[in-house]
Amino acid sequence: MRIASWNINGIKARQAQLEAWLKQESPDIVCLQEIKTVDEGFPTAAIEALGYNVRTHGQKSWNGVAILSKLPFDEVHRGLPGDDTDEQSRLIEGVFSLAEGVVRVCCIYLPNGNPVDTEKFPYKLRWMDRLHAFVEERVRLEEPFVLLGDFNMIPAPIDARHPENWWGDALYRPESLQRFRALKALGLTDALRAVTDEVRYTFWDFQDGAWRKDNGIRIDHLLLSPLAADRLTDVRVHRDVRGWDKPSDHVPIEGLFAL
DNA sequence: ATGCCGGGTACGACCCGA
Repeated sequence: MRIASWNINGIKARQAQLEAWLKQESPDIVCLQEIKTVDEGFPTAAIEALGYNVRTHGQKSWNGVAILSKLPFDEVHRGLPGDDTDEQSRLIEGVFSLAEGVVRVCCIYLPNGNPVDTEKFPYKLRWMDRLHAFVEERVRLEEPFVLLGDFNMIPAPIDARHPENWWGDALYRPESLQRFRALKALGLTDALRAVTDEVRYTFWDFQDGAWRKDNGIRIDHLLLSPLAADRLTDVRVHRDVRGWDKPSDHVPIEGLFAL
């Protein structure tokens, strides 16, 4: 089973690239972030024609997440619990039946948090606190659970070409990193780091020739519960997609599982 | 070092992302 994540930075601008990538790779489940449209604006019929079931949690202009799956959805959950006033669409979860049980897949677009001297940073921290409580419940279920998406989080110096330039940024500063470590300490494994110690970036800025200079960061992640980590066989970062025509600034990352 | 790029909204220019 192949489970992927991709921040596509606008489905309207990226539909052709998404369809090309689905045809090329044919992953079983694909989590999308930043669809930047309401549910009605998502090209559901076109994606269904490629053999996927589609569930969206959209929003006008910004944010928005979706899950595409070759397997039927047993359950779908939209939104992160813990704040009824939060109107940003940043989490969607699906549950799927397998021959030997279930797999629970939770797609997130964690707030960026910059600039840190605005309300955006405390929103990021509160969102991470709510995510912690949510994941605590999920871990207690003792299922194969995959939490994946755009975490807007640089876990360690190796995960940035120029870490010194990022220190203090909302993606790489103590308050954010402490919460990311606490999340993993609930028993989740960073899938990429379970298979390699090498540099793997998932994002290159559009500006200043970041892709040409390989000035990247690793901020898209798969975190695995013990039963999911036990079945992990490989992680692939689809770096070449950043070189396509009209690319997103993020590339797809996928976990391969013996499930 | 921040908005140089790129998308969304809407059609001029601003908001947003990382």
